[in-house]
Amino acid sequence: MIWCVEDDNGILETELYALTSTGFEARGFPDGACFWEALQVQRPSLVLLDVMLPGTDGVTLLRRMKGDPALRDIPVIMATAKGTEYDKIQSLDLGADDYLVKPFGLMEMVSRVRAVLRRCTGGGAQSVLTLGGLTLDPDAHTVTADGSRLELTFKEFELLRLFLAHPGRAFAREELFVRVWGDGYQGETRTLDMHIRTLRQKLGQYGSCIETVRGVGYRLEGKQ
Amino acid sequence: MIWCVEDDNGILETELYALTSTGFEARGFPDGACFWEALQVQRPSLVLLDVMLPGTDGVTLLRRMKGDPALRDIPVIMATAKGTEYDKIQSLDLGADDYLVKPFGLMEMVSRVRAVLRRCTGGGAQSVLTLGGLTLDPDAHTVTADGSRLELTFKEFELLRLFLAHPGRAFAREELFVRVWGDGYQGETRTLDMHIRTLRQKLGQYGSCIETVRGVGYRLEGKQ
DNA sequence: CCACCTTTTACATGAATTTTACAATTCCCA
DNA sequence: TGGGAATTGTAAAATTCATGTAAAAGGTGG
Repeated sequence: MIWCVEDDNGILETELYALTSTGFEARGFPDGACFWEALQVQRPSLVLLDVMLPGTDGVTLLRRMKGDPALRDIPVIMATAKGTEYDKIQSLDLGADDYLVKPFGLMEMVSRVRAVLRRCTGGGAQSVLTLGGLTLDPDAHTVTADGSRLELTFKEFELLRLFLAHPGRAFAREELFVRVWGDGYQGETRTLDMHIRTLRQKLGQYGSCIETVRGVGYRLEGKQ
Repeated sequence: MIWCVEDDNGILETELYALTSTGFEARGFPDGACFWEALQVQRPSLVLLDVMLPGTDGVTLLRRMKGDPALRDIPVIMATAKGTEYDKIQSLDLGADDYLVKPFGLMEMVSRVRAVLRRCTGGGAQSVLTLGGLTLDPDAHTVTADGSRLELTFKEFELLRLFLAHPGRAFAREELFVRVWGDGYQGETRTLDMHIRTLRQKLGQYGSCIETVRGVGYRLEGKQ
């Protein structure tokens, strides 16, 4: 469970969206007060903490967390628009595990969350994704079909990871570009189709699980 | 997190550099006052404490720490230029875990830090890591392939230690930098590739166990 | 000052990705 | 139902990019 503390509601929604859609559970807080309150009854596995907050600021919250033995070992990633060297040093000195400078890309944010979780929770903590005889291991970065290893390229792997994280859900082409490529819609080109094609081929009998949703995008069929 | 208390800024920087570059988190303090203040909100896993300090001296700080039940079990290494037998005896009597005489080599310092941490956290010796005919002994700092000793450099050793500790897992380049170099992303340079290359060469037949995960980083293949 | 470890620089290589062009399919409406 | 438009599939070519490699430069410790 990832907790995001961020006063800008638009940014908060975006963060939560990015996290939930990549397989994390996530919960948002608009200010330090309600975050701190929730912290008394529940323990997140990581906190994404904005420095600039109404009321109690992020650095103060971080200091409080690191001063509390019960909360000290919860990993924290600080986020700020300021990006001054001082903030960074101060936060890292106080025990933050990483630091993001706004505006940050969602892909970067998610991968840093992954990295910090890996570092802190003693190693591979990501869950293996499966569908029928298909298995995707995010830690080992491997895919197997009925036990035999498949050699996927980076984009193919990311596409499959996304599909397997949400079986049955249809992803718009635009959305796939945002999620896998990190940037917006790539003009009129067959790039995406190309990767879907090679992915289908490499998946063999499971290739047909990736269905075309005409006019929309693609979907991984849930049953097998 | 290692804390260094040292009034000479040049020495302090050097110590911090040596520690961070070998994978430790480190933070420095120029005098006893700010060190003591920080100690009220955060707990280091080890303190490297200079005896000669402006204001409160190191031996007094050590006595205070050992007198506080909340701080008593934090390991302390004392450092001094004096090197008199009296200081040494006094510090060890007061509960210091080790003692360094200036000028000390950085490698010696780091290895003593490691040794004390090993002794204090968890106590016993570290376990030997193996994969097939490969053997890495963290305590002896040796590597053997099919019984014959390999001469690895520091970075090579740290890389191999990380791989052997998590066989099969893919490490992102960024992560390898954080965990072996101690700092974040190293610009566009071939440093990491270089060390992987020499490591592969020295590992001989086992060199091919280190697989390239294109677009991600490297992975030690688990089976042999 | 020497030896060795590490990093940098420059370039080679080959894989991954994207583009281009065209074929095939689906959909819509006459 | 059939033809045209829109959409997607396919194949090869082109390009981009990540990694491998080698030699040289830079540092560090003895």
